[in-house]
Amino acid sequence: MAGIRDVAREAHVGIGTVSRYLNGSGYVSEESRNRIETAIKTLDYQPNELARNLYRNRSGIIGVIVPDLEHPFFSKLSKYIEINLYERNYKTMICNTVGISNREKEYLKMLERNVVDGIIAAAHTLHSEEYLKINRPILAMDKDFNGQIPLVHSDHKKGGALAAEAVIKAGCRNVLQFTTSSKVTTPANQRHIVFEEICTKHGIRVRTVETNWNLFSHEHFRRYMQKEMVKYPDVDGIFSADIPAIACMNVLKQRGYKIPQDVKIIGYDGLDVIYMTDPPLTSVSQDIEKLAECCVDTIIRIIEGKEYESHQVIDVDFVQGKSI
Amino acid sequence: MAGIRDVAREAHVGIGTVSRYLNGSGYVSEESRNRIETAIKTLDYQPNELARNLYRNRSGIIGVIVPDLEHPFFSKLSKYIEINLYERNYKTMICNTVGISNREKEYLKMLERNVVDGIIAAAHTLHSEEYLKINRPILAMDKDFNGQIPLVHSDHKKGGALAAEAVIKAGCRNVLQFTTSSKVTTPANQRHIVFEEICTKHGIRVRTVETNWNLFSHEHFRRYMQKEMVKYPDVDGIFSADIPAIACMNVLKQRGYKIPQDVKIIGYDGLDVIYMTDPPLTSVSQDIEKLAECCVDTIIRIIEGKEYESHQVIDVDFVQGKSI
DNA sequence: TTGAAAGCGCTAACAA
DNA sequence: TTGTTAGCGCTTTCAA
Repeated sequence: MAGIRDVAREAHVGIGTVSRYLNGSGYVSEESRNRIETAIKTLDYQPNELARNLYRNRSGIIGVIVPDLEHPFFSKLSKYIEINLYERNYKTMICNTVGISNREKEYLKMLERNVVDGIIAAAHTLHSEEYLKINRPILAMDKDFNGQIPLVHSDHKKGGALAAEAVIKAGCRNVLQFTTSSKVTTPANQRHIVFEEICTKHGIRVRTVETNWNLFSHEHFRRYMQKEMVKYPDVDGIFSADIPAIACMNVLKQRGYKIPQDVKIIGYDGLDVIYMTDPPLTSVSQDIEKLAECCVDTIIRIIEGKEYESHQVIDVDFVQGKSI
Repeated sequence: MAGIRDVAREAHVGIGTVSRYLNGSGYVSEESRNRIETAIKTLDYQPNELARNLYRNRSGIIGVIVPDLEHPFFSKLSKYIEINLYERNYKTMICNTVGISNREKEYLKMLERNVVDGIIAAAHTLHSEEYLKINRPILAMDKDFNGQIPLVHSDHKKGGALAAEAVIKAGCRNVLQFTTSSKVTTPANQRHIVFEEICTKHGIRVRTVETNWNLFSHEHFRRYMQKEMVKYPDVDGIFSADIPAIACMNVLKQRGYKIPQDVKIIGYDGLDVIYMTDPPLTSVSQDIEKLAECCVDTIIRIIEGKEYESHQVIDVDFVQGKSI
């Protein structure tokens, strides 16, 4: 591995000059410039980022913490975060917490150890305090730290309202919604609060099944729905995230229900899979690309000391399928 | 940010002693040990990995290059690669090439710049030479560099044979298979060669549609299939990767075909989505978890200078759905 | 068992 | 316009 001093020797200049050339800082004569260029080519020199990082005290890497990269929501989010970070000259380090709070904790520690310059946290099995005691760039997606950590999320209130509207229009009288644990203070739960509120106002009976989903495999959801749906043979409407909604649809169809004639289903997230089912799933779609862009822009602002919005809400959209 | 010299001062010992304590290298007296421990706690000291990396000339990061993180195959692969790397004390840097060879090239350069210690390359839009001229740890998934770069892939020959067997058993006479561009030298194409070979031997007509898929959205596949399937109204069997197979299934159903009565479909990959369709898709399943484990184990062996297998093949499995 | 010192490869300040 | 030098924060000799 050729180093900067090899280049300097080869080009018959000082290392300072090479460094200045490399970084475009300060003067380098035409003469030196040419000699350095040829030296770099002949030696196939590549600057060692490890050394640069130490001096600059930054790694140029952003950590992205997600619960499960296999879940289509998070894989799409990660994809667009990576694309946006790349365009801004940052690299992406990924962490799947897979429900293990200790992994989340260890990745937070990467911040203090200068492995990453900032973290976009979209997984939250860990206690809030662990986040709050770290005084470095962190951005939270879909988790409210009482305003103490900048927050980005979809307009889940509108999302809940859109779902309620669809259920009302479809004439449902007796609906079931599946929520994640209400113990977690995520803005994502607001959709279910708003949904219930509006439905109830319209005389629709809403029952809520609170779940504790750490696993995201279809198999898991399917088994869960198989057990759960026998308890509610009389429902005529379902509201839930896309993946469990699809599991639910399949279980219902297996049990002889017609969708949407007997039971209407509305999903949430607007993932690609909603087009693959029969009937295609109607869903409230989150704008994942925009969420990613917003997360990236904000974390970089924080890192670079620019001003930023501490609470940003991204619009959601209604995607008409045929399940409601 | 407290540094090692702060700890040394606080504990009234030399920097060397603190370092020895931190790394468990060399002697540290009980006395010093205790003083250092309290000093670390009071100062909340965290070693700066940037400095360690420079000295050790390693980053502890492995780059993972995939074409599209949003594709369920690659998101699942990435997930398990990250999990395996984490267990081996490595971190994961992700790159989506999204079909842009320049991105792939830039990530390769990270290797030479010491940003990453090794690369697991599962995307191959870039020219082979770019890979071959880099003399650092690289592992290829599903791309044959003439044996010059260690290779991991599924047993695609067996996969093709399993698919052929299913098609024969089901009594198809006239099948269509969708392949990726045959210009790319990926072992994954072997399944189609074997499939055609066996089918032909059994008197089944096989037509092959060569595609150039860089995009992976369902929408894209659906439009593609809509255009393509009108050309082959007489086929009674389809063999293709899961995602296009599902798009195909939906297009066929829309055009009034019954699956599997009129047309039988067999997918490839065994992704979670095969359980979400109606009928559930029969598929040849790749063992993604094992692929990930194998990739991780091998790249680490290469990095650490241990011996390794330069060509590893992972078994595939037949998953019976109801589409054939 | 320890502390002082050299150096990992680079950047930037400084004197020339 | 340039080369020399002093760090960046750590690890590891090496002499005490």
